[in-house]
Amino acid sequence: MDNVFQRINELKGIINRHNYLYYVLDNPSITDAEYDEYFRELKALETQYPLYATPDSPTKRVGDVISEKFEEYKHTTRLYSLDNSNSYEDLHKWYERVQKDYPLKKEIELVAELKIDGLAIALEYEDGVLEVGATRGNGTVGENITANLKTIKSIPLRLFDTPEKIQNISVRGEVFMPVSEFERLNKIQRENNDKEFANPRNAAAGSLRQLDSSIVAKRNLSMFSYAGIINQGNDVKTHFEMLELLRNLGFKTNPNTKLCKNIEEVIEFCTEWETKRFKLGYATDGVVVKVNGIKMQQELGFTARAPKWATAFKFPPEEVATIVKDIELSVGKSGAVTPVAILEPVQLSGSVVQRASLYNFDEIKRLDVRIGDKVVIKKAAEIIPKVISVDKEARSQDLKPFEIPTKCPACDSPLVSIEGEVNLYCADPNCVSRLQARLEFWVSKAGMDIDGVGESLIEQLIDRNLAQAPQDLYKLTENDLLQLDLIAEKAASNIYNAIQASKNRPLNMYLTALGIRYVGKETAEILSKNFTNIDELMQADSEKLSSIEGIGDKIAVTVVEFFKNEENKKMIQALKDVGINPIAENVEPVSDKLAGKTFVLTGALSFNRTAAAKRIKEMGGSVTSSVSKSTSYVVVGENPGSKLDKAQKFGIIVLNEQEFLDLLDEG
DNA sequence: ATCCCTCGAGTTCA
DNA sequence: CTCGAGGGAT
Repeated sequence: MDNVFQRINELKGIINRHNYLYYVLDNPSITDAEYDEYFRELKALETQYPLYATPDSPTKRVGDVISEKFEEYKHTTRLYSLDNSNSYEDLHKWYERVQKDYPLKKEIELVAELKIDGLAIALEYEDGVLEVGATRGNGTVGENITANLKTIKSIPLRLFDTPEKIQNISVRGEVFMPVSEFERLNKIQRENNDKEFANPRNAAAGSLRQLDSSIVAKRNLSMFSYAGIINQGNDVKTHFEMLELLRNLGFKTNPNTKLCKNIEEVIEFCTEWETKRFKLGYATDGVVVKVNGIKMQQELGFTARAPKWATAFKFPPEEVATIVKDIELSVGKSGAVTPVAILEPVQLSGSVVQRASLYNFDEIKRLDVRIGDKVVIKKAAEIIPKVISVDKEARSQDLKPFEIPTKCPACDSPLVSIEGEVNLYCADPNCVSRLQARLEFWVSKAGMDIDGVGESLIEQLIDRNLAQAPQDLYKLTENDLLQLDLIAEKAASNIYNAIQASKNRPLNMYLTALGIRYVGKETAEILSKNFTNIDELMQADSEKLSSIEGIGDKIAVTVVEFFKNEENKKMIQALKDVGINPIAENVEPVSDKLAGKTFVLTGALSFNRTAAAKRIKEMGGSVTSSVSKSTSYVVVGENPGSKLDKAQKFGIIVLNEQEFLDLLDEG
């Protein structure tokens, strides 16, 4: 028996060593066949003597765990996010802030490392063995995905023995999918008629979320480690030394890391990698800059959401050139006609872009975009594609200026312009496109919030003459729904129930859903605070309406006109006939703790936004969508966008989730 | 008349 | 997210 034990340990050692050479150092020393032979022998022995099959054995990497779901995992130390620097100027400012704390130092040593576009992971080692691996989650609580992480061969299951004898450590790293692996995976997805992944990051995220770890094992993910936290005494004095320690423990760290004397050297590094990064076999989206000295890091400390001793420089947004194949016109619920550029599909900042709004015809004129033009596009805040310029030199002679349409693309009715407005409108209130948009808005979250009904279902309902107006939705039977494409029994009954349930929505949602011009979510809420039901509102004249704070002449007149219109009156009666006659349900303030305070919520929050907004209102505060000087607090979740930048610019109080919850609790 | 803050409407893609 | 437009303060 002892011989078996010895051989098992020997094999584990051999396999771990070759794993390390192959996956961490990219420098294999034996053939795959030889490796497989060792692996098979170990597996066979472990099957025969299960007592010797320990959790740190390399055979455990193949992934044989199938979970129901992932358990929550509370991190031992919080994973902070990083403040962003979007320009070299921002980097200088950050450096100056750090320098201010050290007036005696001329220069402060920094470490610049590539920011890998993957998923942040926390690993816990006890007595040298990987015990837990978890996703970042909201930084405090993540998901325990240990079984999946064990399949990643650049993550050691057992730490190497080091002179420092460090065997208890928390390690942070970024799990990513190499581009070659991403392409291989998508090829397989294509062949199996499965959905392809948009980018390596999504593929890595999708892989780590697999409940069957044997699937993860086949995905060949990798990880760069970038931080280690040791509680017991140690003499690691700098971040750079910590990276070296991580390597000595068997972790893979990114080789493109530079120790810099000052911020200028960091900027050099950023400039160098802005173009070189595309030659790497993995995706990067910036450079992380850290103060090197660990004692200095501790002295500098943290703001609410991020360390003061680090910042993430983001590479400037990608811009690409493409061809305008066509300019389509869409008609919204108000009848406004919006031109949309149909583009030759191009990869841009992590997704394939094929459309971009041109906003209105003035914009087309300003840019002088023509069908066939070569244009440069970028993503506004990494999300919405936008045409920024037209390459007029590349334009061939025969391209004609885009002609402003005179007829509605959907129903051929004449287009009219409204005095003082930029938009053109379809003159026919019953235009099919408008009807489609109106019904889509009715079922949307802002409207009556009907789950399971969307664009394609509404299109079918209109096509088959099953619905021309909102009230028709409520007359649909489960049988009607079963006639439609892609709707089976279960779905039909869910949709039927969702529609029926929406009959009891409060007045503000109903008023929003009606789609009265200028009356959106906010204005509807103001109205529902002043009128208890629709009849009361219909009796109000424009003087009465415009006397309400937040309602001016224009809105007042539009509302009165809407309710004077015969068709609208019929619709409201018809809705009453199917049982919809909402009453105002207003959030009554339970305290005035937040009276006069305005909040902006941004980023991905771990709690429900609607519920948070309700709580704020209950306490007398209000929630708005954009940051201005008059905003009191900006509540920041994960991956905040430009709103955080704006808040910092205006010097507005930024709260993280916890501080926000504390503030609510005080009331 | 003009500025600033909000809101509404339309849009993209995973 | 962006743009245009309404509301209210100045």
